[in-house]
Amino acid sequence: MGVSKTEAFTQADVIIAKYAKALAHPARIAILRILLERRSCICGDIVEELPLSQSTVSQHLKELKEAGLIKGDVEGKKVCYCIDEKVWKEAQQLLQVLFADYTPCGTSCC
Amino acid sequence: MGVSKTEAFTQADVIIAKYAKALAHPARIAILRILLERRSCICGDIVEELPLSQSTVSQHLKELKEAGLIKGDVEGKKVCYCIDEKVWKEAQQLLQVLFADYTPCGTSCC
DNA sequence: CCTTATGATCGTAAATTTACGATTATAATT
DNA sequence: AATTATAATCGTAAATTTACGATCATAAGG
Repeated sequence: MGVSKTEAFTQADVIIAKYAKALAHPARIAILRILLERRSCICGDIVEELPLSQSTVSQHLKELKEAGLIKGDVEGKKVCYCIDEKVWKEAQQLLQVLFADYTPCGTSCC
Repeated sequence: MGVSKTEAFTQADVIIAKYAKALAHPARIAILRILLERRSCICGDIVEELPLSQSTVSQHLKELKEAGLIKGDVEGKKVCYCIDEKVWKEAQQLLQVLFADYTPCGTSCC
């Protein structure tokens, strides 16, 4: 996105934005849902479930992996992905806290 | 981001991705935090709080507004922004449900 | 009416994203 | 060893994002 001023923001904001970015595409949400459902950790069956090419799915998987939300294990010639519990819960917590920070204002504002 | 195949995914996934995308930049997280803190609905004070130009902040505000998370009221020559309670809570709910869907798998997977 | 302040919009440059086909690397199979 | 299947990576086109200065529109104040 051209010249993101990452260094100008708090670490917390950068991290939460990173997780949000990983979730910022319907294909990646769909991938995560598949991973959530088939807890048995599938791999390239994901490609068959989605209307995207193998390379595109691979790219989305890479982004999820780079954000830390998922991890992949090589099992023979297949690769098995699953959600990384620790990171998943951290993201959940950070977002939860952010959203919970809201308290409705009185009649004075919008 | 070049040719997003929005139509190929479920409505739910598109919506959740939309909210995530709104949160996918540290500057927008920072803006939301300001709005969460000063519940009194500030406007261009945001510009002074952030290390970004007025036009850039205005652009981020526009994106948050387009996602529905915030709304802006014109008050004289100033514009007053605040969080849209209804949308905020919807986003919170959708993300919460997604994250809560996780159940740790046994020893069989990664 | 003219000036000033506020904030949106325009135009632009640079980086990034999304998507795909083609290629490559690796492991399993024959 | 040759073939096959799986998935990563490369290369590329098109769209989008981020950031900024400059400009525009509007409302308040003089």
